[in-house]
Amino acid sequence: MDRDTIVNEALTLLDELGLDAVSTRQLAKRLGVEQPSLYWHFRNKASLLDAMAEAAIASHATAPLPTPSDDWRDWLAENSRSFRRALLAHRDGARLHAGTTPQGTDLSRALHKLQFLVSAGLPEHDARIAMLTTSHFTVGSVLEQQAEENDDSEGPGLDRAEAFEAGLALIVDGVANRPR
Amino acid sequence: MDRDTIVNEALTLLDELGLDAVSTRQLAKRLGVEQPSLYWHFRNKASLLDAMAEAAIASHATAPLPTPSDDWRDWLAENSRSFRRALLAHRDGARLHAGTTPQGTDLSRALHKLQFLVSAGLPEHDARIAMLTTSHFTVGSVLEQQAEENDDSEGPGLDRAEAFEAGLALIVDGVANRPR
DNA sequence: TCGATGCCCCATCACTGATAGGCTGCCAGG
DNA sequence: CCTGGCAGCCTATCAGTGATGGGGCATCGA
Repeated sequence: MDRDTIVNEALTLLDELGLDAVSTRQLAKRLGVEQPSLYWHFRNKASLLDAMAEAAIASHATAPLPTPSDDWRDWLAENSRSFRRALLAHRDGARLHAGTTPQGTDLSRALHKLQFLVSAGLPEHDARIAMLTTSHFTVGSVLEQQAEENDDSEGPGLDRAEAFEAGLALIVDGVANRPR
Repeated sequence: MDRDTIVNEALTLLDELGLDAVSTRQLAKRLGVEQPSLYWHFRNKASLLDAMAEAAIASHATAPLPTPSDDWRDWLAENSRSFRRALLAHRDGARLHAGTTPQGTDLSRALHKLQFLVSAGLPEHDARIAMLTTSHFTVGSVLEQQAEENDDSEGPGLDRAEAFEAGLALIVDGVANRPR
């Protein structure tokens, strides 16, 4: 039993019962192990949640980086969609992501993406704002969607996917129309 | 001791120690009362948090509604700023807001705002997307800012206010440049 | 005066994350 | 081959959490 098996089991537990029900005891029972054993592999629960969050967005964090031939508008939109898919892939994925401090390993990736946008002709300031804005919008969007999914009271019959696409298009167009 | 005094004390406790430290016992001690007494005023802790969240954004929820003479671009931006200020007014304000199910009372306000944007010439679909997008962006933005404020490890020396303004301008411009 | 009800208390529950310290089996060094 | 160390799990226990049941006191209307 290593960290990966623990994280995987924790993620299925997350999907089945939700973030609030992810307790060290429930998780240990699933793994056929006593609760304190988890503390040999993880310093505390927060670090376990960090590992879960990292694994949850792995599909996005390992996606191919943009190449100079890519159209920056298409790539910026697709990058946000990839992020959104990763957050939606697990129940309470956005809350899980929001509650953790990101590991600085993907900082080089962020720099690469920024550099790509700059090479495509965007001022560096605009490029940074574009990355931040799409990211914040995506997190906020998924957060609200999953909050609505959790409580059974029916909200407005809103097409979340369509609303996300429309909002994303708004932002991308806003970047494109920036005076340059 | 009524609900308002409880909520007020809870909010100062929130500001001093953060959301995770807001426990019913700590709160009761502050109020010079035993812990179970709180359960006469609130059904459970979630409803207390709901009341806290509602009180926290009261300044935004009671702000004057737009009048037909307002410029819709200015109003849309100022509406987002008002929301952001309310979230920033308390520690973990964004997390508090995100973790609660909104009371439907301000639905009429939302409808009024939507109607205002439509009267200003926006297609209803665009108006709704504009409200959703700015709202999601604001929540995501403040959420990340307050997450960074909570852990002492210094992040990138980023001017959050400036980044918010720039992102907001991106969205508003995106709405304005929509084909109509 | 008396009963009802608003408001609070005490006692206690199940559960949570976390720590201290002990047992066991495997694996490398003599 | 033996033997010491340590990886990996265990038991026992802690303080703190949200929540419930039932008792008591005081105030207020009939």
